[in-house]
Amino acid sequence: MSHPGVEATDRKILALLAHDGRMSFTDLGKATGLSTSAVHQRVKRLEQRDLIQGYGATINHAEIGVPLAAFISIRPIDPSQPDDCAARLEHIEEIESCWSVAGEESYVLLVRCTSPAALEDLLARVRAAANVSTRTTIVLTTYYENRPVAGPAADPEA
Amino acid sequence: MSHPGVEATDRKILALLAHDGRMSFTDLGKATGLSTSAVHQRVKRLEQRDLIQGYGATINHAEIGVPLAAFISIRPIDPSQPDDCAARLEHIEEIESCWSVAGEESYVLLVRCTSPAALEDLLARVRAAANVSTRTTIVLTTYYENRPVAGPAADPEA
DNA sequence: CCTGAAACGAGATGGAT
DNA sequence: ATCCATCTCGTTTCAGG
Repeated sequence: MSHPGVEATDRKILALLAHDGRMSFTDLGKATGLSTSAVHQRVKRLEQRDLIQGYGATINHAEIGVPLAAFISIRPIDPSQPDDCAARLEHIEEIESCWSVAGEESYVLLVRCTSPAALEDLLARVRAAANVSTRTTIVLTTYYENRPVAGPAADPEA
Repeated sequence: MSHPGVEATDRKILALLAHDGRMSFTDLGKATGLSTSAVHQRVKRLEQRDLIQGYGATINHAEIGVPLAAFISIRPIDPSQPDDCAARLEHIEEIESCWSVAGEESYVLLVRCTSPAALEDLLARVRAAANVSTRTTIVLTTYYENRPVAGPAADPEA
């Protein structure tokens, strides 16, 4: 089997909502061949099961005054300290995403700010908050972001 | 000034929608102290101006069968070739985001797939499609992703 | 650019197949 | 689990300030 409890129709609904989070149940019904209330129930169920974690608007960062994006890769200065970087950095609002990774560094952050000067200030705050050294990679062009990625093809007997 | 043509009320609407893209105009009105139709107009305007670029559902990737996320940093093998990686990679569905960056590598991709074996296959396809060498950083834990990042504080005289 | 009312369409629920 | 009928509530448009 493909994946426990997620069959073809649900996958289709997920794909449609990933692409347009405001799509109406009526339209979802037309697209899936189900009635409005059938999709309604399925969507509510997907939300309850946490397969849909939320809905968001995609904002044009450049136009609202945060044109500068960067990756900050970090490694602890003192390896004997507890590795709780994510918690220590959570309050910093410029951090959009936080991942721990396998590789030369322990964490990668994606941050957004207004200017190089703001980035410099942000880096200082990151280093101070988590006691880490940083390596910064500035984003030049965002070709695309958060493109919906489909799961594996549904299988017949699901 | 803060930013041309984006004042306090619009910023608040953007923040609310970034956090909940399905919020109703009625509720947006209550939250901003405007009438339903006033927020309606403003949101439509924000969409037209491309400050709102779309709406999407946040999907639980682990649960739909793509538990493995990774960054692929790439550099061209032949620097004399045209630098059109983004276009050459666009058809690969596992790529969720594609940025060009300043630093040792030219591009960073965020990809999602089902398994290490699928990642290996994906890497081969990336290398073949764009004629590049790759460095892969596997994500261990996603602490958070796509947290709404606010723009600069609105200023008084906007 | 805002409000308020009026018409329309979609969301939500319960009962039946 | 889906469908249908129903009621409710949100959306959309428009006239007017």
